[in-house]
Amino acid sequence: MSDRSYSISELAAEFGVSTRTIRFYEEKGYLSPRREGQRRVYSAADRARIRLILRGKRIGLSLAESVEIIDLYHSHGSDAEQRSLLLEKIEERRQTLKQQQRDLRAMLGALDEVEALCRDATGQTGPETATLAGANKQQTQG
Amino acid sequence: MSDRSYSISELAAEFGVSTRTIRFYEEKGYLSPRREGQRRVYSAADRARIRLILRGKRIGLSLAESVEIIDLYHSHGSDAEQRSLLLEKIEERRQTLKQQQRDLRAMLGALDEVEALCRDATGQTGPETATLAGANKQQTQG
DNA sequence: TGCCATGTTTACGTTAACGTAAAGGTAATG
DNA sequence: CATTACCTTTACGTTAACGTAAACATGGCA
Repeated sequence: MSDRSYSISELAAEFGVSTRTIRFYEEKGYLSPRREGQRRVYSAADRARIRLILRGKRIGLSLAESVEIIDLYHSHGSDAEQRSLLLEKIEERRQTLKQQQRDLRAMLGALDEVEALCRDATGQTGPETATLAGANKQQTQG
Repeated sequence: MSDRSYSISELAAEFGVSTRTIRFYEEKGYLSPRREGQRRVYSAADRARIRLILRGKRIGLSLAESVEIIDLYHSHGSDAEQRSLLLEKIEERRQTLKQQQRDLRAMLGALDEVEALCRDATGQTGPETATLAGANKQQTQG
């Protein structure tokens, strides 16, 4: 509940993005900090919103998608019709997130395997133990 | 171990992408199917590679990143220097994947919460129960 | 008072990952 | 043999998500 406020470069530094990025989000309507004179001043809520947007980015959502989900948090004040539509969207989103979890687990498992193969290769010969694929060995890739 | 082969539209249909997409991957050097006359003919290995690329896409990797990882599977034939560099890359990638897992769990948990709030709202009044953020209630977003 | 850090707006540039359209080859089929 | 279905290449267009640069404002400090 700290209601201190933040400058743009402060937030940019905190989240490891450029100030341009933060202004861009505003340009697109995803953010609207208050102004003091012409300077932008960000509240704790603005800050939380940025954090959420970036979290969305990290799992491959577009900004629009992130914001859509984030706004689900605020929309539960409407009527029953609205609400069921919302539940629908939630379910839909949940499905793709679950798929991502599966993909992630597969990737991590695969990395573990490669690592094991790597570490075990303390003098081995066996090259043809490939677990996954064997197409397209290329070397130069401009 | 089925070594049947596939046409481009066959694979496109199977994976739910356009033929342009598959040709694009080849254009970029990520794929190189054999030819029969001028037609592209895809092997089971080509098919597996496409599957992996798309899996990478689903978790937010760029094509280049996906391919880099995929090629880790094939590279474990080299010397010790190569191998340790590879392990480094694996560890790096594992970190970002783990971060994604955390982000995903957070998102899913959040969706569960919203859903519960939604379902419980069978006549409630409480609006100020917000768990996450409260900034920027906007309505039109062109 | 002059400079410097930090901010602002405006606007054009860039990259990835395809979409889309045009113009044509080829094999089977009615 | 013309049509249809599927393929090909070439090439320009598009969108998202910023990068980059120019030109200007402003508060604080030596």
